[in-house]
Amino acid sequence: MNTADRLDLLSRYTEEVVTEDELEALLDGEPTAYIGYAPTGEMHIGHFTTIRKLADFQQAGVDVTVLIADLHAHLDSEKSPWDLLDARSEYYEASIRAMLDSAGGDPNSVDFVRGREFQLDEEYTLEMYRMAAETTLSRTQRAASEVVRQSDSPALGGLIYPLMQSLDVKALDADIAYGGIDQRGIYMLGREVLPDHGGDSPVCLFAPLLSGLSGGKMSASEAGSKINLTDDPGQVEEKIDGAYCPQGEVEDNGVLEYVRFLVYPILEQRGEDFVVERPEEYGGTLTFESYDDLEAAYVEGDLHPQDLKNAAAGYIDEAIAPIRERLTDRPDLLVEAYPESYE
RNA sequence: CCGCCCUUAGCUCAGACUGGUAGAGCAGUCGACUGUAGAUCGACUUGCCCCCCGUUCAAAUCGGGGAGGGCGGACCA
Repeated sequence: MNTADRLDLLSRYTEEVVTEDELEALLDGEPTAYIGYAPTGEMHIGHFTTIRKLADFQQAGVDVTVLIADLHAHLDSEKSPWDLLDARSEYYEASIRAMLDSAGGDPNSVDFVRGREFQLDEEYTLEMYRMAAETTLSRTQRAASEVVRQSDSPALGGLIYPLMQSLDVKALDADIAYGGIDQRGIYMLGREVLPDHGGDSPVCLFAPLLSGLSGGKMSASEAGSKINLTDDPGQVEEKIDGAYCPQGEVEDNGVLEYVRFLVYPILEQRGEDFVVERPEEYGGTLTFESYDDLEAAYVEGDLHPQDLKNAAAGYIDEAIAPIRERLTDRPDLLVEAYPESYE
């Protein structure tokens, strides 16, 4: 694969690349990338879109490390209780492996790392204290504001959070940091301070944050606004059917976004088209080779929201089915990670 | 270490002074209208009122103790 193709593969479906030139320069060597997930709430389809992209990294010949940021999960407002960090980390890793597999990637060539495996090393810790001394409160707050839960009485942990995340880049020896666009503030801090702490500024790739099914950005606390990995076909259909989906509008349209960022990449990899089976009375079956064609038809009113939903639900269910199976094969994972919800 | 304030529905809070076992907004659920959803209209659900003890016929409400959280002070010879 030539550099132009690799560049295209790496930057597709991203919200922003910081910076394109730096990314291109990296491709002269053998760059490595990492993405971190704090094992907090149950994984859902929103995570799937970023994990799906890891397959692109692999295809472009970039080694991928997935950080299961266990300490971060507690540092951010104790989103995960201290005692459940191990169980949730295990559940996250198993889910991520299953998702990557389902998305056409190779989970076995991903390096999975837990935060506490290296975040307690002396060198890391010393560097963190030094960074704490040299970074102002307001700078740190600004960096974390989109990621860490905001409160009138913020805990110190939420400020340590972005400092550690910056150091993770260096500790994991990653050239590329990948994450949602909400992570931008933290990585911009990292790019700024890392050179003063023995590291290099990472090239950053940011994924768009997808809309929730009820409109507005996806919220982890709104059960109905997202599809869980363990939802059965009936639940997937029900949630998609109830989704906010204004006719002819692309903005804030969660269904369209899932088709674009999750379904299409998988279909492209398999060389298949998106097929909408539509009753004859409304015009019969439609086939879309590319997302752009589909979106154009939708905007023109040639594709009705109900027909889009029916087709999307089928494809989304197909994507999560293998994950659902793997998780139901290991019921202990969920029971131990979320004892309040299961058992 | 000391002082003051807070804790009520999933969320934000009212109700406490003047005891009679709870309310609003938002969220949610269900209908109507649309070939989806939303919007709109109509209906509806939800509570160890932080815990314990006491006073009382009766405690979210009064008294005592405790827990959790917040703010401030003291120390700066």
